[in-house]
Amino acid sequence: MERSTIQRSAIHDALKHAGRPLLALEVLELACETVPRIGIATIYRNLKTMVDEGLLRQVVLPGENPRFELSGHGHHHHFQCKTCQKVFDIHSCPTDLAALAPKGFTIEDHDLTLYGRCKNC
Amino acid sequence: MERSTIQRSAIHDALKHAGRPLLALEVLELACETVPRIGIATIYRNLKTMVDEGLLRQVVLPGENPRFELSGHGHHHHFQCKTCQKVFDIHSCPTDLAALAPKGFTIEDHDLTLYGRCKNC
DNA sequence: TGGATAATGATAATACAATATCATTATCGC
DNA sequence: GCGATAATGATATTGTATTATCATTATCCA
Repeated sequence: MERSTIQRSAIHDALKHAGRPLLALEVLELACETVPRIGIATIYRNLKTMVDEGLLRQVVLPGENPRFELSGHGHHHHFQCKTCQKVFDIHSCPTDLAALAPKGFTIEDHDLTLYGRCKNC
Repeated sequence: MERSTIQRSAIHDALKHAGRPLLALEVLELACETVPRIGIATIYRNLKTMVDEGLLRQVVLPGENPRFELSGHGHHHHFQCKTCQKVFDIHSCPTDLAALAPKGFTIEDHDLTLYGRCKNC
């Protein structure tokens, strides 16, 4: 992945314009609008490369396939709409989570997923 | 699943004694101590039945296979040790999560996973 | 206790996301 | 523009958790 291709930039654009984490198949769908003949292997190949390069970040929610988002948004969490299943960023974060640790346990990190209804549903 | 078998109670006992959510393979391992010839199909069959009956609850952490725990512990969250990968219950819960919702979004539920080092690691 | 049949155990089959293959196409330094 | 070769697209293959199959075994009620 050293050459710049329209497929690669279509993938990047799809994620940029969506502004929310997308599944590989959602990326395929959006990228198809720019490159109709793009194949699913190209999607997976480029997503993997872009994650390795640090350009993308993988977002994994419980029981869901990985989603991908542009990195550089800092620490944040996610919201999944129970109606449309879409995932959105949440840029605030609860405090005092370290206090939840039982005696003898050390908390280094956390993952929070909120569920509910999004603005459009 | 209407008859009571030693396999079924071995599975129940494994979860009870572990006191933490177990993967199907962890249940197999523990149940083997009571019923050495127990098969993996029996584990899956019984876990599924017991979840349907409401006896067990499925615990799904991001990127992990489903774990199982006895139900009836009320609302709680989970902690995963980064060293031994074991999952433990956390019986406290952060408040004010509803306040994290962006305008137009409604929060109905949440999932919190804490990561760190457990007492034994 | 015996018999109907539910449950088990060994293993084959399934489901499905992700990766590998490979002929073809596109990129880019010269 | 040309040529070396990276990248693509179509599709086959893989990996792995879970489920189905089916002969055998165990349960439990009359």
